[in-house]
Amino acid sequence: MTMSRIAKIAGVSVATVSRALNYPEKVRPELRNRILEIARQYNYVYHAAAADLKRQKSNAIGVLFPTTIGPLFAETLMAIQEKIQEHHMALIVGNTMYSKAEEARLVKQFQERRVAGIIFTGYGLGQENLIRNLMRQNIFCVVTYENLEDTDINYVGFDNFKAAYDATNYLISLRHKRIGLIIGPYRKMGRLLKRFKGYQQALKDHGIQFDAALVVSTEPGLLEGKQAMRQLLHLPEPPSAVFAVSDHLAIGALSSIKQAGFQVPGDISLIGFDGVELAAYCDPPLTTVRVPARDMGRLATEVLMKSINNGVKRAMQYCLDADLIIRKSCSELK
Amino acid sequence: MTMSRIAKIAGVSVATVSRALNYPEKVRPELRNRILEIARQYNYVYHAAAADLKRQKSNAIGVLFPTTIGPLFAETLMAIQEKIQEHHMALIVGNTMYSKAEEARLVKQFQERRVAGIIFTGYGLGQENLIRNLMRQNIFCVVTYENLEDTDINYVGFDNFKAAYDATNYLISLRHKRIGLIIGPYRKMGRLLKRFKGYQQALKDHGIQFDAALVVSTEPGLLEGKQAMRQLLHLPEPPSAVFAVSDHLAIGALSSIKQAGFQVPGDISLIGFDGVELAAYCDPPLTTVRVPARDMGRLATEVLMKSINNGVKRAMQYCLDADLIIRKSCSELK
DNA sequence: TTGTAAGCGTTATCAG
DNA sequence: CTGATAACGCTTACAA
Repeated sequence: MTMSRIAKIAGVSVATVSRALNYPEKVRPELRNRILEIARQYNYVYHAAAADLKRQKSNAIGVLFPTTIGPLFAETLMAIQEKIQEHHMALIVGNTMYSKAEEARLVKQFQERRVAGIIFTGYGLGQENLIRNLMRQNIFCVVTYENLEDTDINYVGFDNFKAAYDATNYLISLRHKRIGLIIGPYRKMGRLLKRFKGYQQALKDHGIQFDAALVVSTEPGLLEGKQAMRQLLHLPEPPSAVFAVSDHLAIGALSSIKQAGFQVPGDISLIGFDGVELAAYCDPPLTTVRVPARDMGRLATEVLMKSINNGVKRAMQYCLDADLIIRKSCSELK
Repeated sequence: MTMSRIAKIAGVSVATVSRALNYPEKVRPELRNRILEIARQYNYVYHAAAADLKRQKSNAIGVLFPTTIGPLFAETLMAIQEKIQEHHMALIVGNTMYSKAEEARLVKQFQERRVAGIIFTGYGLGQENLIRNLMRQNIFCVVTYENLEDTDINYVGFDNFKAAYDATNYLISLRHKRIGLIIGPYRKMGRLLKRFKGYQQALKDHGIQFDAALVVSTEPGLLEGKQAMRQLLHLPEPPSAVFAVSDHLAIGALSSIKQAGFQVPGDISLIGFDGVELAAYCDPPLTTVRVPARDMGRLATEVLMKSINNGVKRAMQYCLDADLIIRKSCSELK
């Protein structure tokens, strides 16, 4: 069933049918209802591709994630979804699996579908140019989880440096001096690099010598956290506190510590990062840094919608707060 | 940039450009390369909507989830993604938030985009007719996480009844008789209902009287698991073992048990459901039922692709295994 | 191997 | 308030 068939049945023109469907107020109520009724009867389904073609844009927006496994990104995705559905738009997602090639493929797919905008989540290093290119093609972009230096790109992030600084600082305030760091592949990811630097800076500001042996960089994941912790435990002089830069890593580390027969926080203090709900249910409940995953998703979507509706304006940039949530996995060094 | 502009520049017809892009072998190599080169130079981007319109179908497929929060669905989604990307198709996702209205909206959106197929994940009760309708409109469907009675609908599920039966049975084999059940809203969800029945049947088969006081139905979630367990703990005669029908529920329950000063499995045996990686990192590591989340995603996508490519055939139905993973959270009743 | 030409179902402009 | 009509960018018989 198409508009023109409906038009024929109703004895009106396609234009009128289109209007009845899209701008109800532009059609005489009686006629409008008759058209709508016929559409319903014949199970008419709007053909989005045809409209997109004519209008030269779609109402779909694309979202790029490294992966949606892991509660953080998943929460952000849900928030995006909700907002997008409010705006009656469609969502195309892609998981890049942290691969540049995959990302390129997905961006191309988005372009082919003429998405109105793209949200980059958990964005890699050095893709500003990709984004500028997209913007030049009238595809609006927002990046989340990062706060960029660039002043021309929309972002909704949080201060990764400060968040890591605060966490490390907290450990230091508890008199810890040998503080281990378990972190993802920070050389490849801007936000991880910033966290790494936050850790270093906190050490420096308190006159603690940075010790490369205390940092282990690994893939994210429970098992990896466990292995990393084991490595730390086997050091000649193991740390008295560990900052695991994701709750998953921390949970893995926790199991490793327990398995080795140590207590948390009695023997080793442990702090996570992300603030997933689960952290509160660990034994002991995990002190962590709460990343505003949901808020970022919401805000990023709003920013995107505004860009789309207002056309090119100057970039909107938001840096949200990431708060330290103190629970029971850290204690003062005796 | 469009095909016809490229055609003009290359001094050929649109048809040739289209062929050069879509069926490279149908164009003389030299000419093809010239066209491709021009396309690249001018940054040509294929217009998927136009093609969809002409072809009367799109290469997008839709996936419906209740929510992607929670590692299980997220894993299935990732598996689907991977497969879909292999087939160079696009993925449109929707979270129904367990709402019929949202689901209807999303299905409509999928139809408007003329998706080639839809994967229903974590499907609610009584939607067979919705699916049959879709099938009548040439939209192929697969449902996952369920094994349907209907013989005309594709599904890739696992035996929810048997999985729950086995878990309960295991507890019984450990001499438990008062076995609590913490379960989601099973009255609304087919697969939960089946698990509930599996639990009941196992009891019955061993001559254990079903006691409604021992089952608490709740929303899924950590907090809910905790509260449900508290409720069970306050029973005049609390259970000696608890079957929590999701690992999240189980982890919540675990924290509740510990908080009340009891030991797992010493005082209370606990078994989860889902088999998320995390369960292995609990203290104690959680015995659970492993749901083949990833395999279901993969297979469901393959089934869908086959349906799409082969046109209407008879339904493909797969029932995968859900295995009991025995770890340390259950012990024999003393 | 390549070209011609007719649409696909909408939207939007312009006229009535 | 309504109608006629020309695109939008692509695919695909069919013809050359």
